[in-house]
Amino acid sequence: MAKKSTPRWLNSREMKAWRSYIIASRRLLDALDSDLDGHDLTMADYEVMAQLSEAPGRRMRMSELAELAMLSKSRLSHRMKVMEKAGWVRREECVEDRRGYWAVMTDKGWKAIVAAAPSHVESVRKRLIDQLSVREQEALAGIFGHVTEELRNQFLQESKEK
Amino acid sequence: MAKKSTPRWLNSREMKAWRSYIIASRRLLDALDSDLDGHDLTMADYEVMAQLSEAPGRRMRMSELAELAMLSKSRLSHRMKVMEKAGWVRREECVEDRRGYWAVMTDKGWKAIVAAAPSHVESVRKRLIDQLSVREQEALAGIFGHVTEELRNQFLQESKEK
DNA sequence: GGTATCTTGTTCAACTTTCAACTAAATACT
DNA sequence: AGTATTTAGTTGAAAGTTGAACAAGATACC
Repeated sequence: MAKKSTPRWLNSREMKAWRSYIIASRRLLDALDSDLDGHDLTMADYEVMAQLSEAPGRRMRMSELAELAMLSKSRLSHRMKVMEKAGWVRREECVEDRRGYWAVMTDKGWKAIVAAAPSHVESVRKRLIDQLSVREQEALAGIFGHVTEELRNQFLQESKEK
Repeated sequence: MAKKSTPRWLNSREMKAWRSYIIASRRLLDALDSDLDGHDLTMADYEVMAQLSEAPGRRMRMSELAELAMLSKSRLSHRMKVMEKAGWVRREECVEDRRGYWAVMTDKGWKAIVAAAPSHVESVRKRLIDQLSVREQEALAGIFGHVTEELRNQFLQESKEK
């Protein structure tokens, strides 16, 4: 963010887009999180469990899981300790790379995520997806697909600059 | 979330909309937050300061500020303590309602937000707004305006049910 | 083989957020 | 007036998150 001459403030259309997005997102995430309350899960933990449940053998290396669930290694490590205590996952030493560990979903964990999934999906539908027309769903995917891609480019660019 | 028969899983278009949105949003918020690093602000604190800066006299009741910044009272209270220590705000007893307090932005706070704003806006532009066509901006505003409104309705509905 | 560098994953300490309990003032009720 | 309820805001403890430091194993390079 270099210091530029006069800042290009947002015009009213831009402001409306930004504010609508940011406000709705906060409220949406809050609602989804509280919909998950009954399953003793946060969105972040759900994401971890969902990713793990889809991995072959329901096991994944810690780093890869952190990457997919968009958590820092540190944060994943802490969450795993909690989820391990709850009996949902367990860690196994990795033979191929002895620095590493496998995060392995237990039966109990599988049952927990299978129990939570329908209500979570229903919640996502009710709060967001079912509110949108097909056109809007496509617009959403287009916009944010593009945003993600651009963020990645910017990240690469910014790394290079340093 | 009533227990329904078979869950209506997301089809691939719906899934793509949902995943794109959630992934981009996480990354976008992370990027915006780290763009603010240099100003010793998080997005949440920025939001508090921005709201306060727009209030008449740059002062606002704690509750109203919490509402606008979408923070719990408790959280705002804790953040205010930090920001007060930083000299950006101060709390004044409220004469009309002696339970209450005014959150008042100091000169130093005003300077801080004025200093941070241009780079934050530039960051929002670069990461999101400037990536979108006018049409997409309008779509975004439409979608999330609607989502917010619906969340509000759902909330009212759910309160009534209890 | 030896050494420098990178990667994996954990840990500790500082900080932030949540949740429930609490004080005190305002409002409503009878 | 007197009591019950609601509202404003804070507090403290527990839980969660961050970021830097670290140990130990893998890779790369000579």
